[in-house]
Amino acid sequence: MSKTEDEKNNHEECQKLMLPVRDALDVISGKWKILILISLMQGNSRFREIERSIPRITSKVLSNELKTLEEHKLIKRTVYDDYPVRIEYSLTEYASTLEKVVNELQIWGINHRKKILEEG
Amino acid sequence: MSKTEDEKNNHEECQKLMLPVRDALDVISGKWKILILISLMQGNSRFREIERSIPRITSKVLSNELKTLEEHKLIKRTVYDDYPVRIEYSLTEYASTLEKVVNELQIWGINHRKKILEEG
DNA sequence: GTAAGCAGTTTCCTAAAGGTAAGCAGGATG
DNA sequence: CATCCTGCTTACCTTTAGGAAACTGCTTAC
Repeated sequence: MSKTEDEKNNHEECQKLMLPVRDALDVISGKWKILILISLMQGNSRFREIERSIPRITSKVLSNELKTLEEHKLIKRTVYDDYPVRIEYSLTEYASTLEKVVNELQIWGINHRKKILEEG
Repeated sequence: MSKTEDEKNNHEECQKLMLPVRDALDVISGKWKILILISLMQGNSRFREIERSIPRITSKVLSNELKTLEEHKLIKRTVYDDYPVRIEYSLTEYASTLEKVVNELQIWGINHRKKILEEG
């Protein structure tokens, strides 16, 4: 096999691996989305509750992020017609497929912090 | 336990989970970093080779991302004093700790794409 | 001797993400 | 009746990421 053919094959293989990662990043990238999911995983469900559980997030950002997470079918917004109306956010079943990703990210983050502190 | 106390505990627990994720995101967030790591995992090592393997990346962006990946100890830049000088990038051992994260992201991305296509 | 490859850099620009601060409608609380 | 809570929205502004294009110095291949 020629060198250029070799490179072509390599690049095709690369693409095959990169495409899904791009798809995934489209959905969960950004400073806040995963943190919001974690908050929901921890049992928070009301807007202000979630807001308070995430340091330095603002209403505006939270509101926007919740909307796009809903569009991506990761969370559900439910309006309960109690008096007064109660609004609750919850994870969908689909969101549970993300648990492994979040978990691995957490584990890696913990070790990374350890590494940084060790080295100074 | 009072309700506010309960919330306080919940928030502390949240923080404990969110902090490492933030740390991780600091290192690997952005449109290109993981793709670059994948390219290296696939055996690419020269600047132009990596550049060609990642569709639509530009020299400038690649150059910057390689620098920050090096700062974070995920890759190594080696200058071989051949004639002409050859420069190679490679993954560090530390980078291998990220493999699980990348893998889970890939798996999730594949399923997500499937889901989207099914639903239209 | 000119074109092409290597490993980038430089400058300039745009778009998107995110932050600040304030406000609003409805209900509850003292 | 004043203030606080809820679940947001609005307008504005700053910062950052990222893209386009050109260019550099060096080397090799035709």
